[in-house]
Amino acid sequence: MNAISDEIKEDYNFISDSLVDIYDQIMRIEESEIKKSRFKDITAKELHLVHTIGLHDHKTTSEVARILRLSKGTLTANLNNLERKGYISRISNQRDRRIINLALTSKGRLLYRAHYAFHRKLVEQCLKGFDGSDIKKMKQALMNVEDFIGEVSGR
Amino acid sequence: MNAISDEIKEDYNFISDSLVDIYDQIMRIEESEIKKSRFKDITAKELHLVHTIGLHDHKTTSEVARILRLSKGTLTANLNNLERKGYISRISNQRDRRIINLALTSKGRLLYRAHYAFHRKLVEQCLKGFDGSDIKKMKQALMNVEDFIGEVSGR
DNA sequence: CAGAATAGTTTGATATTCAAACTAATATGG
DNA sequence: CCATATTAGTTTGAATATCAAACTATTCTG
Repeated sequence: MNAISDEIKEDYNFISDSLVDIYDQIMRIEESEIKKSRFKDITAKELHLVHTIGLHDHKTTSEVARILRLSKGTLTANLNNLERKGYISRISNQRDRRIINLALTSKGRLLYRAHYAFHRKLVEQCLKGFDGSDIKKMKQALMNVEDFIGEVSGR
Repeated sequence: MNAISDEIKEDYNFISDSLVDIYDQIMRIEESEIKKSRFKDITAKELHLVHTIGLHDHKTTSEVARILRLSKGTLTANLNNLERKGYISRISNQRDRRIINLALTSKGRLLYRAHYAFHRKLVEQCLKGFDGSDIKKMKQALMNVEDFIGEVSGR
């Protein structure tokens, strides 16, 4: 193995180590930042659930459970909490009365946007000083990861 | 706002959205991949703990609790589980007998390496087709994120 | 229309987490 | 050297989260 591939190997190790640790810290910071705001009663998991419910999708309970890989019972419990705290509302579906569609309340939408703004700030910091072609590379890297995830988890 | 910065804005949105979703999927895949191997009794959280304990560091219980931001009681419970399953061992410190140093058993080290190999595969897939300067950019982006995390969490 | 299938909730058991009390050992300072 | 404070880790009890299975209500299907 020559000097160049040794260097690449080291870079790979650096990137791999870095990734392993960063995510957990980001989750923690998301939660602590959100607790500094007016949304003190929200955990990282709930933030994630609010993000999944989304601004305007009106997804069903089952859809959200599938996306987050939670059992239906667990999701019901989580939704009860978020509803009690005033972040979401359940909308019963008139065309199929078995179905409950989920929506964010105005408070929930504020939380969603605050969370999104945090992520945008993170991305902006991450790509500070990058030009257009650098950013394309980053996109490519993320799409590669998505492909990898798709392959491993059987699409 | 002109066309170029609109495009950058879109790229930022893409990257931001992508990041929000990818991590959770990676955690899930890590766990499901590890469950396909001989290490069927390991959860993603335990994988994370094994990674933190590390191959040769012999960290103390308190150090690990601080790194993972777990209470000491929670960590004791987690360590009991991993010890029972044969992945870690507690080494009582002769110089200060209050201290317990943590080590992976040989089974634990095998798990560590399997997990690390998965991450390396992920990074290799992610950087497929990238040259040396692209990889430098990726490192820079990750260091920027680490800086951001440092700033927000007060170093 | 009867039975199968689906959406969501409830239930009961198990697991996770935390903070506080506790035990044992070491450090401190008078 | 001793009394006290501090530190490391465990135990305990309460709160919370999670799951699978049973259940209810509704819709689909043959």
